Amino acid sequence: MGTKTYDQYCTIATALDLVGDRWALLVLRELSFGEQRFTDLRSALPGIASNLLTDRLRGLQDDGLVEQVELPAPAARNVYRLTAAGTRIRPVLRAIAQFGVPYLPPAEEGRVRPRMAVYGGAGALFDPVAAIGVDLRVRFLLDGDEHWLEVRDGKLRRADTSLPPDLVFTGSAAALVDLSRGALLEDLDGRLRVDGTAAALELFERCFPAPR
Amino acid sequence: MGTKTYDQYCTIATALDLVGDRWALLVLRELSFGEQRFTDLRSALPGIASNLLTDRLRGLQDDGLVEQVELPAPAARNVYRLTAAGTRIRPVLRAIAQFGVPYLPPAEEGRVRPRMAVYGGAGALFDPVAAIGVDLRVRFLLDGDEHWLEVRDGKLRRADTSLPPDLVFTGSAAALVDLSRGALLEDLDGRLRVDGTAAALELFERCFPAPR
DNA sequence: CGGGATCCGTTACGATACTG
DNA sequence: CAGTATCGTAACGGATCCCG
Repeated sequence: MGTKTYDQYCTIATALDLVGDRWALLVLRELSFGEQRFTDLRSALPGIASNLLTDRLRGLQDDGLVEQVELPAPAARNVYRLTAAGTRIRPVLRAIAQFGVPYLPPAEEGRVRPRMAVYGGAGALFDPVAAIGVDLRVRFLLDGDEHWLEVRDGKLRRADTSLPPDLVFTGSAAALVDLSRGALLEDLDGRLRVDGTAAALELFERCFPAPR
Repeated sequence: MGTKTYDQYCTIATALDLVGDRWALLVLRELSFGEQRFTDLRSALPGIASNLLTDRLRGLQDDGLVEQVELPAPAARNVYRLTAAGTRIRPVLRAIAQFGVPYLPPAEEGRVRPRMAVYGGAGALFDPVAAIGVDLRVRFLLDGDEHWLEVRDGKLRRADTSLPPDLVFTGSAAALVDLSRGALLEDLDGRLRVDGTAAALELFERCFPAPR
């Protein structure tokens, strides 16, 4: 940790010694989407100073959560990615995102990144208990971006895209955020279209329960 | 938030604007155990400056996560406690604690607070999926302190202590931490005794799976 | 242009002292 | 007991510069 340790014998304090620094969890959020270059991270984290990004990446590397990989000759670029230990931060990110959903201001059309809407919005609402025995593949087509979620074995993952989806959401990322914040599909004025059986939609609403 | 907002349309960034400040999550951890006086918080958070504790409490109050209650005449003292919105931080605390368990240094006898061992150690390992249909009441007697956990309706709560427990752990808090970190009961050299049926112990190990 | 390192003003934090 | 006030220090934020 850059800043001082809490120096307290507590799992939470110890964890925060690793990931409690400013920007650290947002760096991990970005890396949880896959490997990223320094510049990718920088542009995904507007406002972070480059030296601070360096500091955080070093710290996370020292703690074994992140590793730097040098891609071979033709690419010849460095990328950062989560280590196996680093992927254990995912449940933390999901819990934090779920906590944050009600505090997100209303979505403005065009100013919502599709990835955020899928993973930080709908995906964060995932309820592992409701998902038991559920088998569901969802495709999102938001503002031209494509993302997939898959529920299987009680777990949430990014789906492999070779199989047909049970449900397809097509429309704007902002509309998906509104849905995740508790809006009703019929109130979205067609900003989001859903294709799939009524049963599949019901499963979705059960596995990703919106607040209220 | 005391420090600058991340100013990013993201559930995680928004949540961290509320609880991402240094000490904030540890303050919430303390309040998640029940209402606390200013001095209680101070002594539970060694190293925090009093003005900083004031700042954090104000910020959390402004965000509606914490409220200050003035107890009536005979007591005549102020206490802080979580609001209903504030209790939504619990899953975050549990996820962070679970992440931190493997990083906790080996427990030193006598230097582990029983409360931490129960809620930050064993309790943090709670698996809501494994807990479905389970009905289990556990009593901990650690270094003279008493705590209860109850699994019911797939949820984890602090048990009401009027009913008999299914399982009783008696011994040192350090031993319970070792158990949570993956040690085997038989390797604890009697520092922790378990009373209860084999079936109850098996349920416990299923609902609170230790790493590895 | 990607991938940083350096510099410097500003802010938040940490420690201690003090007050109702 | 429950904070407020003060002040030195460390971390952060923004810009610029450097190197392959």
